[in-house]
Amino acid sequence: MPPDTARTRAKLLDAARAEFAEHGIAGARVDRIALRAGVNKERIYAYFGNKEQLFQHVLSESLQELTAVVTMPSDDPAEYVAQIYDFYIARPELLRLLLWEALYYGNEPIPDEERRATSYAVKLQEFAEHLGVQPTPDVAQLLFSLIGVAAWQSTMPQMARIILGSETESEQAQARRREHLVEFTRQSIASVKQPQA
Amino acid sequence: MPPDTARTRAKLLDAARAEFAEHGIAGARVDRIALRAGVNKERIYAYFGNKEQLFQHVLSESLQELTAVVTMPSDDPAEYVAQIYDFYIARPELLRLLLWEALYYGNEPIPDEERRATSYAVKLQEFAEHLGVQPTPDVAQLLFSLIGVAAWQSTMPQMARIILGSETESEQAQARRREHLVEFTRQSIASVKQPQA
DNA sequence: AGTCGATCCAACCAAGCAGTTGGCTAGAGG
DNA sequence: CCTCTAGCCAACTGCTTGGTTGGATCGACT
Repeated sequence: MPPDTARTRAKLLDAARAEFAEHGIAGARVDRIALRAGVNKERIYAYFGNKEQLFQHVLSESLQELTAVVTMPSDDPAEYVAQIYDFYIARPELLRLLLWEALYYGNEPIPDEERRATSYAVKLQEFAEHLGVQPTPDVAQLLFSLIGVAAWQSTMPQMARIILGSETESEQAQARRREHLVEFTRQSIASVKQPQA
Repeated sequence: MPPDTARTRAKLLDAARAEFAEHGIAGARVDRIALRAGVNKERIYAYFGNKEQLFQHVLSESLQELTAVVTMPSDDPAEYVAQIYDFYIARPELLRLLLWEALYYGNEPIPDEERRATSYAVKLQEFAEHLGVQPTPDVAQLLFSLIGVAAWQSTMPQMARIILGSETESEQAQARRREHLVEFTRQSIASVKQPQA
């Protein structure tokens, strides 16, 4: 694979990520991706097969990035949740890709489900360890719910704007919300750590 | 407006709701909506203007339904959250419509934002009352987060399936998850009710 | 220099799409 | 019985779309 090939591929993937994040699978336009990338669209079919497969490539690339960036920090699961929050605020495209995927596939299994399962299993394991408990279904549900809380604001910007007030974007408001989130997380973690204390 | 008209309109709205929930705004096909409704597609343009306006009609109709069905029950905010959970499990189309809308409009204001604002304001007021506190921004954020937790499982079915295990659909698992949610909610509400007790 | 394979692209294609039009039908009012 | 109007539809239109194709370009190897 000559050097140019890798470059062209990367340009296409970048353009595709932006396009898919913005418009979803159905709304994305192959022509627009090629245009943004400055590459002929035939290359897309040569490298990735078709539009849907291109989406898969984009998503799996983005998920790797997420896994790499958002790590489980030392001893504070609440900080982990806050990191997820930060990440999705900073890079909403990634969450959007996941949402488009969720809506597109619904309850049908997604391609490459196994690999994602192991990736999440690792996170769960880490999470449980830092909590000092076994990775039981209850812990899994807790983690899942916390991810939801962290992502919800970026998932539903309209609702957030309306309920939380329109100054959602101010740094100060953002910071206060982050703090609330950390507090919220600590509180809910307590229930698993000491079930009836 | 002769009786037939109302009937035709209703049939179109029903068909459109199903189609939009499944495929979103970009993915929905006007022909398919007309076919499902058993009505000529020209009627859509006569009654609703165009595809996007039809989507607005569908959404606002569905939101009214949500507001009517999910009410604030006597004295137990946790039960309210659980009701939201139940509702979205039972009728995922509605959440899907909201998600498509969120993705479609992103940070741009949505049509008819004011009306929705007042509707949410009422809910917040009720929520604060039942908590016995003032509707401060902190309470708003709490409500918002709790809605997120309640909706997250239906928002991300792939992730739920993977993290929570594939037997997501069994009634027993569903019930246990509902219970967890109630517990989770009680726990997090405590922090607002007695800030440092 | 000449051949070969890979990268790339402009132009093309058929299908699918949102939106329109012209006319048919039936019931109300005269 | 005739006319007018509102509801409805089959057929059409013009554009956009995902996907393909034939050939041009170029570096590597002989």
